[in-house]
Amino acid sequence: MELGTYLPYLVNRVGQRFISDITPVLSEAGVDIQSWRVLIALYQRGSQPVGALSDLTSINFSTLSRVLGRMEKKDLVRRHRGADDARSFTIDLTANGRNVTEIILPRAAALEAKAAGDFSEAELAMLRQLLGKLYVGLSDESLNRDDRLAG
Amino acid sequence: MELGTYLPYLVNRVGQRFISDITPVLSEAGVDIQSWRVLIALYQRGSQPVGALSDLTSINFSTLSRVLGRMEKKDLVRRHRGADDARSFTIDLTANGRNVTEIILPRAAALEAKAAGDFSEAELAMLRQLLGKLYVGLSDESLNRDDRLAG
DNA sequence: TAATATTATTTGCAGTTACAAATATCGATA
DNA sequence: TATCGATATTTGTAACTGCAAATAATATTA
Repeated sequence: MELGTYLPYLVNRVGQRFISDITPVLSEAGVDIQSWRVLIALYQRGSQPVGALSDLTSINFSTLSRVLGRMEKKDLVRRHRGADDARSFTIDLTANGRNVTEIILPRAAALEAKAAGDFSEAELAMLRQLLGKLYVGLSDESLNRDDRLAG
Repeated sequence: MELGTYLPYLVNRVGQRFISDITPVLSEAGVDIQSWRVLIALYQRGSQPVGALSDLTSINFSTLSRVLGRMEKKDLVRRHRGADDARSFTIDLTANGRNVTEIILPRAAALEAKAAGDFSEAELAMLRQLLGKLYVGLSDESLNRDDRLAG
């Protein structure tokens, strides 16, 4: 096995650079990387229960719970108990959360555009498709749940 | 911007799944994910000064310093001062570190193979190439250094 | 409808992380 | 060769993380 062909290595170092690039933008806006993930997820997909948000953001349950705690304190999100099932909480973006997201979004898009600068449209599409396929192929066993699917 | 096309999102969720998959294997061997990154880097590329290791693993300087501290305690690596330049430390794998790496390696390779199971050789090659290109295109400004390259 | 199992989320805790400041060493210069 | 700035790494500190256990609410069964 060679380091330069080892997929987890190739993927994670890119991910780390994305994080390094966006971090200063986020700190200006007073949010951390995890909060940012939650913000985009809610902004794009609308209100979500905590569990769905955990799937969507790849943030561990218990971590997410605390991330939401700090986001609530900053008036970025609001939790309210599910109407039908009071075990689950639904998370909404507040007006402030939406504003903050809209402030960061263009700068995030600009960073992505810069990162993708050397790529043709076809390459970009291919990269996205391959990453999507890779994601689906990877099990989601270990992030949180004790085998929701297990038989 | 759509979540499903946002590159940092696509990349980081895959990275997170890779981490989730390998974590149980690593805990069995008593190492954490950061230590594992250091182990493969040293195993593949030989002894390295801390700075080079930071670049190679995408682990922040100060974090890496403590990661090396715990690895040293577990007799996985050894630090020794550079012969010519006593500011830098060279990090070597110990015999034990090599053994542990060789125990984990086949299982890591198996997980990667499973992840890559749905891909043709051509797709895999393409994915690696695109990830490599993406990495190079991303700045390395923010991980640690105050603009080594700045003019 | 009381007891039990199941699902959703939070909390205790021990350990990890990153920023910024400190330390250690080197190289150049007066 | 003392001093000053640059480079390599470590440490202080405050905050974040994930596992496992705890809590809260629902569903099921007797």
